[in-house]
Amino acid sequence: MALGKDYARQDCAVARALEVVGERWTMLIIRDALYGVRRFSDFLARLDIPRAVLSQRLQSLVDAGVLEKAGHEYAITETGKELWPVVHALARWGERHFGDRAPVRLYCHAGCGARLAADGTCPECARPVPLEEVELRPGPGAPVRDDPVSVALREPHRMLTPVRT
Amino acid sequence: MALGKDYARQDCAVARALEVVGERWTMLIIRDALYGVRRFSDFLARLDIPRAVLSQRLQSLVDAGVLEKAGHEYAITETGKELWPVVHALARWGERHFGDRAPVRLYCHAGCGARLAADGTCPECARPVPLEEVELRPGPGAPVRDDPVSVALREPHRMLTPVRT
DNA sequence: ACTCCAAGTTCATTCAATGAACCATCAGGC
DNA sequence: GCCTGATGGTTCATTGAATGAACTTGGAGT
Repeated sequence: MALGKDYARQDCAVARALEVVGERWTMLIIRDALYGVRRFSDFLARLDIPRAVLSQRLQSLVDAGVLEKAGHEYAITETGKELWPVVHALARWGERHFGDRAPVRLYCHAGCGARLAADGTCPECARPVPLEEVELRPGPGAPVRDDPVSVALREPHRMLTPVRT
Repeated sequence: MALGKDYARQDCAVARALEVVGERWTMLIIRDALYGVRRFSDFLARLDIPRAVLSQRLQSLVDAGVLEKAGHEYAITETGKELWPVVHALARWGERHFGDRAPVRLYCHAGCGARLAADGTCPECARPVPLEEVELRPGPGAPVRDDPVSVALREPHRMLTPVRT
C-alpha cells in the first residue's frame, strides 16, 4: 500500500490512529469538519483536492465513525471531535516552528476572548476549553485564499457551527 | 506530489505542520525517536519500512530540524520533542476508539508511577509532566513484535534515553 | 418532462512506495 | 597489508495510489 493505512505489523495505538487519519489530506478534512465545513463542494473548494480522493477519504472517515453522513452533509461525530487536541497541537507546533509570517488563524475562548494556550486551556479562565466554546478568528497574517468557504471563515466563527456559503 | 509534503495552497499552520510530519511513516519515526531509538538499523527493525523510504524520511526530518544527525545516530531536537503532545494525543485517541485489545504501552509519570491523563498531566501530581519524566511501560495487551528494539522496550524505559540493543 | 446543479465515478497519466539487490565505509582479526 | 562482517546507505524495476479532466448520476425546482 503506497501511502496508505496499512501499518499492520505495528503494535501501537499511534499506528492504529494513523491508519484512520494518517493518509494524505485526511487531517485537513478533519480540520475543516471541526470548523463546520459539511458539504462535498465546500471541502473541494477549500482543499484543492481531486474529487476522487475527497470522495474516498470521506467514505473512509464515515466507515471509521469519524464523520456521519446525512443527506449530502458530512458532520463530525463525537469520535471526530476528540481529534481536536491533535489538530490544535499540530497547529501550534506548525505555527511556532514553521510559521514564516504571523498566524493566519487564532483559536480563542468564546467566553472571554482570550487566545487558547498551547495545551488547549484558556489562560484567563485557567481551565480547559471545550470544543464548543472555541471560536475561530482571523489572525494578523492575512490569508490569501478566496474560495467562498475561506471567505466566510474570515469572520469570527464558532467551532462546529455549519459554515454558510 | 502523490502523498507528499505539498499542501502549497493551504494557508494554515496545520498544513504547514503536515508538510513536515504528515507523510507516511514520518510520525512513527518520530514516535520511536521520542522513545530513544537512534540508529538506522533500529528504526528499520521496528518499522518494517523500506530502507530507501527510511533514508529519505530521516533526511527530511534532519533538514526540517526535527532530528539531528551525529555520526551514525539520529537524535531528536527540541523542535522534535515538542511533537510529544501530538503523538500522545494520537495514541490516546487511537487507543480509545480503535484499541481492540488492552493498551500495548502505557505512558506513566516516572516520579509517582501514575498513568498520564489524556491531556498529558499526571492525575496524582495534578500538573503537566515534562517529557523527560515520562516513562514507557508495557501494557496488559502483550505486544507481538520480536525485533531487538521492541524487546528492549518491554522493560520500563525513560523517554528520550537511548534504547540499547 | 426539462433544466440545473451538487455529488460522485471513470480513466489515462504521473509519481511515490516497495522490496530486492547492490555498493560504501569502517573495525577487527590475521 | 588484506580479508570479513556489520552498518548504513543507494539503485532500480515494479506496483499502486494521487492527480485532474471528462463524464455520469440523482435530486430539486418549474
